[in-house]
Amino acid sequence: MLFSELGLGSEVLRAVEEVGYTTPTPIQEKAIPWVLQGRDVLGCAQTGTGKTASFTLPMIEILGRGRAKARMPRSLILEPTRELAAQVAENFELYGKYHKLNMALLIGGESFGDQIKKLERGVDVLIATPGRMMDLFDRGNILLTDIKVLVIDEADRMLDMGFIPDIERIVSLLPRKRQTLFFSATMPPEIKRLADKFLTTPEEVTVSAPASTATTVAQHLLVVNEQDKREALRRLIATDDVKNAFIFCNRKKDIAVVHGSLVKHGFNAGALHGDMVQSKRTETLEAFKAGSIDLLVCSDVAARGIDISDVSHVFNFDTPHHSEDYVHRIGRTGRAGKLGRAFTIATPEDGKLVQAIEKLIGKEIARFTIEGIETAELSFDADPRRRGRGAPKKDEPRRSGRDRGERTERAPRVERPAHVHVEPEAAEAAIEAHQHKRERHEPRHDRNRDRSEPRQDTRPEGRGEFRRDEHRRDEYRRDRDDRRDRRPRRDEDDDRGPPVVGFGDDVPAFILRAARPPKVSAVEIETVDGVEA
DNA sequence: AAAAAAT
Repeated sequence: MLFSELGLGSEVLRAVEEVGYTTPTPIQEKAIPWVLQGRDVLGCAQTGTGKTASFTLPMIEILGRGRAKARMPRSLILEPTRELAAQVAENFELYGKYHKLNMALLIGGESFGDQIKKLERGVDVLIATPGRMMDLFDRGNILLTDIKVLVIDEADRMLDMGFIPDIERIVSLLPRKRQTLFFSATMPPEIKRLADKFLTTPEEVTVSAPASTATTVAQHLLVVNEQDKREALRRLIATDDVKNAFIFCNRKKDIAVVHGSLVKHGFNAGALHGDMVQSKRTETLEAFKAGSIDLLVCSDVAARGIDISDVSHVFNFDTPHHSEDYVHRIGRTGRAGKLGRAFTIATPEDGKLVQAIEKLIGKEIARFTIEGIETAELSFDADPRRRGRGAPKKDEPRRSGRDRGERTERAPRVERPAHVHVEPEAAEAAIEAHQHKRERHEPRHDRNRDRSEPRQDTRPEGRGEFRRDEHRRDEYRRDRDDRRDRRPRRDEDDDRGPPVVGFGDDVPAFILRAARPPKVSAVEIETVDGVEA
């Protein structure tokens, strides 16, 4: 099957061809003809299946005929996150190259002025997150009476995020006579009910998960104690052949800590979460895409749908609380037929979470160990939250630390699969190669230094005053993050770290990331290359 | 338990 057989016009086909595609993905093949016929479509598909193009291509075709009037958009696409909305907008730009379609991206965190200006000029395609869309509607900047096509994307995630009331309200404002395309990765009853409500005699299009992750992503699990997590992460990044990676944390405050720690240790890392100013979010994601940042420490804002084709690794610094999130997170690697690798770092109290994940993916995640870092055992207490920093339940005596320890010991033991030992020399070579690669990121003037001499780091380890500075920096960070957490609403997160004295406002970037990754002796990894494909 | 989204 070729794109040219789907009924798309020559301009769209030319744009698709120029991007380099000739054959549609299954969902594109099934959905595009229905959309072109004006039918409603209920699509059960995840991101990574080519879902976006399955609606953008035929929409460009449909909207190509006709013109938009001021403030009366002709189509509306709703997305759960700003990044996804921006990604869909990019898709329209890419494939709508030979059409004169006006498009507006309505997302929060950006100025109203530009968005309103665009609406005034008349837009064919409106791509929005629900909050900003409703805001603009309530201000009278949008008339929804001319909407011909509605797309609800990632409906199950909209449900998770509590957007459904907004969506219902928005849909109630649209004309009854319209074409609706509804996409969801899963179809829980609540979603099914919505689909029935919004769609008229839809064509159902279902595609299986994108190569069901297991085929292209090798998965590993490391169980360590809380205090060893950061070192474990650094060792992993330095030892495995990491080109670039998403590093997922469960909490925003931990993102700051992990990001700060990586930067301090000389890694080229950026941070992304929903409380950062939008400009920073966009900038960081672009830098990661472009390769000027290797490591992206992020929250689940980036777990779903973010499509960067060439990511070598995903690290779960924290085990995700929802097992579906695990699948989405690791799905950021191993895309477009490439191989990827996912490492999850768990602590003993994550036992239940690991169990839930393994149940969902239908297999055990291969355990591995890192030499020199103590491997812990998963615990399967009834309520792991009570054991950690969580408060004890009402009407229950506070447990002492010793009590908690005993409970851990009584937990069932897990069988660990056999390990394959990686020879220290091999590990050394891998680290050497990794550090070599990093050197390409060095600023120009630094490249010509004499390599026969050991490098004089800008902030050498072990020099008292620098040590103190680093401690102060950590303290500063923790303090700053605490202050932020107490604020009712964060509006800025520039992650600049503490001021570096002596450079005024212009601290050279290399000062902030001059240190090299640590030397690692050896790492034991479970069948790294032979992991089941 | 937390993250996402409007200010």
